[in-house]
Amino acid sequence: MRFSKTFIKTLREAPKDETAKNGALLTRAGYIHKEMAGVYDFLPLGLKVIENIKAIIRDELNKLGCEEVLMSALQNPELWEKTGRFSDSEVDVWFKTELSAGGILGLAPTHEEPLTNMLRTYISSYKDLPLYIYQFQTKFRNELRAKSGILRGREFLMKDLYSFHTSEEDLDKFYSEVEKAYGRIFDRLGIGDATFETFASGGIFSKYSHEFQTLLPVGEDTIYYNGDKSVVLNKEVLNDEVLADLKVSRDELSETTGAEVGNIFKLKFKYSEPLELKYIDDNNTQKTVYMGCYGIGVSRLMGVIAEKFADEKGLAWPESVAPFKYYLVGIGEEGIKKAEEFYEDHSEETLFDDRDLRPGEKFADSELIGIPYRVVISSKTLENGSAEVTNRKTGETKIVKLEELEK
RNA sequence: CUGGGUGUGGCGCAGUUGGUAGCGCGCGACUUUUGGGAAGUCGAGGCCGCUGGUUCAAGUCCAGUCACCCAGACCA
Repeated sequence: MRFSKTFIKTLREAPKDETAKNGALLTRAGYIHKEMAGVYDFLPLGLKVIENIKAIIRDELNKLGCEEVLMSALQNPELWEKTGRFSDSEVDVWFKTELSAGGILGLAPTHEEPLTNMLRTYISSYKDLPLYIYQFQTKFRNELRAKSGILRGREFLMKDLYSFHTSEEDLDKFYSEVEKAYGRIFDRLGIGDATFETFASGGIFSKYSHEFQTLLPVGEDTIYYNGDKSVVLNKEVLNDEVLADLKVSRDELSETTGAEVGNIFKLKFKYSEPLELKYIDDNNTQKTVYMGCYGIGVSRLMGVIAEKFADEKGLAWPESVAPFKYYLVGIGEEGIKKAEEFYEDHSEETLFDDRDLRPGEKFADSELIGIPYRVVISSKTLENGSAEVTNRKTGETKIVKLEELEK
């Protein structure tokens, strides 16, 4: 991408209404644009980050045999009334709207009901199971208070996966496969070291659910962990019974804050029973399908990663999610000419700052935007056919032969 | 929803005791600059969140309303 051709413009100062670090930096660097409280647009750079995150998740889920779909956002109340979840007292985050022909619709805050219902058309035998179905979709939740930049929005991107099984053992088995896949996903996103599987409230059908919490000062959840972080739990389940279950004492736990980036949940019959998702087993007996659900907050992850790696100069993306690998700057007539050539060969992975600006300004923007490597080509570096490559995170600079820079 | 705060060019801000708006950044043109956010000159751009009221006169006063931020509560 050529900087001169994009409509993006960086800002020296964040808008006054962006106080959260992630929102302020992502706005200043031109990744997102705010529409209203908790509602954001993703600009070209931001969309690339989102797509990179999705690609990693997609890769890991596909390896488990999951199938991707895209379901509707508009929801039929009748369906949700079957589980009691259209009621505002039951689910208080609904956005509801009206059909001009009469009648009410909801904007989906999640998708257990429609997917479970849809599968009644396709599941009839034990031979149809198991199934693992996921999507990346915009969710709508009418939060009382949106806050923290893109960490808690009213409209946000989420990956939601649902699994369907003939037995609890099969559900358990898949659940643990997802646990491992989530670990790989967060590793690949660069936040593996700071992300912990956390015991959280499991509702009525299972004792616990698991959250994936990334340690972050602005995180909204209070979590407790033991010395080696082998036991991490959400404050909501901190009680004597749970401590006994997990074989830890209150004294050995420390408190910190985390941002929930994922949540996995054994639903069992919670939705399949009221929605009557059944199959015939090999004894010709009708049985109810076991279910699990597994979420990852995609847009929230972008905010978490942004916030996690930011420093006083700006963003500093891990290479796996960065919108580009190289931030290219040519200095002087000769340097600019050579930079043009380099860009021709590396246009996919390069943000070429070809604007008519002084180098200092480009350097500042390269740091704000947080591309992993800044490549500077000038008459000085060209003396031995090289470029100066600066690592955004470490600040280290190396002189590298142009042809050695990988795509 | 409760409490606190804020709405003035694209962004950040100032605007004294009411007299129809000003600064920095950014933007356009020209000149000089060109490895860490350059300098000069000229210039474009706002009816001051919205509605109503008081007044000869409202960005400034009053009432209402909307939006946004922070804390809390809430978070299927």
